[in-house]
Amino acid sequence: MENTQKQREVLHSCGFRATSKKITILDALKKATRPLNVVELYNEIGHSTLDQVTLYRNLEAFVSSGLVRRVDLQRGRAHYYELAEEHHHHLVCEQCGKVKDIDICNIEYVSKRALKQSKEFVSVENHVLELTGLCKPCAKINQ
Amino acid sequence: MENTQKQREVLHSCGFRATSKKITILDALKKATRPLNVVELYNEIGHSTLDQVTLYRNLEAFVSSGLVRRVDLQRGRAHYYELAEEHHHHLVCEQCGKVKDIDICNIEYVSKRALKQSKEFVSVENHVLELTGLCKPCAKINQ
DNA sequence: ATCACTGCAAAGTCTTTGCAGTTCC
DNA sequence: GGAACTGCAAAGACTTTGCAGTGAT
Repeated sequence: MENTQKQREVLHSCGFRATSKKITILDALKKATRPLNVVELYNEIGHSTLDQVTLYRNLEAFVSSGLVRRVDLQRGRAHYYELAEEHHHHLVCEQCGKVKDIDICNIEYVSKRALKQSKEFVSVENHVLELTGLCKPCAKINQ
Repeated sequence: MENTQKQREVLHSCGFRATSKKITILDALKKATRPLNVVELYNEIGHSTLDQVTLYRNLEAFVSSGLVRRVDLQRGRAHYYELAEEHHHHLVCEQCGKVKDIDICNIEYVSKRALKQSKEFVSVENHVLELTGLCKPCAKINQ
C-alpha cells in the first residue's frame, strides 16, 4: 500500500503522527464520492475500529490544518466533511440528497463587489456557497 | 400602534393567528440590525414574555411560510434568523462578528453554469452564500 | 522517554416532541 | 366550540471535555 505511505507523509507534513486511526479517516474520505458526516464516516469505517470522539477530534484537527473542509449541505444539523482538494462547491438535491460538485463560484467578482459595498470591511477571507435544487428523477416524481 | 395592525395582516395572510407572541417575535426581528439566533431573540424579547420553545416553533413556522429566512453565519452552531425582505447575503467579520448585508450574489450566472456542469440536475431552487472576512478595526489589531 | 493520541464516560449546546392548558376566530 | 397556539418538562441530535491509559517518534 504505497497509498498509506503517502498518507503518512501528508500527516507528518501537517505536524501529526501517522496513527492508524488518522490514516483510516483520510482513506475513508478519499474513497467517498461526496461529503460525509460523522455518523456516516463512523459507519463506513466500522464502530469497532474507531470511537466517534476520535472522529470529531481528528476532523477538527484536519480542518484546522487545511487538510479537510467542513461543509454545510443544508440537510439536517450535522456537519459534512470532505478532503480539501481543489476548491469547489455543491449542488444538492432537495429531495434525495444527491450531491454534485460545482467548480465555479465567481468569488473574486463577488468579493470585490462586496468590499465596495461594505466600506467597514477590508478583506474577504472565506466564503460558503451551497446550491440546492432538484435532480432529474426527483423532478419527475414531483410533477 | 398601526405597526401591530400590519403584523396582524401579515400573519393572517400566511394562515397564522395573530397572537401577541407571534407579533412580538416579528417586531423583534424587525428592530434587529442583523440576524439573531434563538438565545439573542430570547434575551431581546425577555424571558418572562416568551418560552424558548415558542421561539423555535414560530421561527420554524415563519421560515416554512417564507416570512423569515434562516441563515448560517459560520459563528458557532446556532442558526440565525432575519425577516425575509429583499434577497441578500452577509459579510461577517471573523474576529468580532460584525455583519454587513451584501446585495449581489450572481446567482443566475452561477446557477446556469452549475446546471450546465451537472446534467443530472434540472433546477437550482435555493442557494446559501455567506462571506467571512475582516473589518477595519479587527484588521488593524491583527497586524 | 516524551508527548501526541485515543477511548470511555460525562457534560454541554442547540433543537424537537408530548401533553395539558390557553387563546383566537 | 374547535383548531391553533403556548408553556413546561423531557427527550433527542450533535458535539465537546476530562482523564487515564496507549502508541508513535
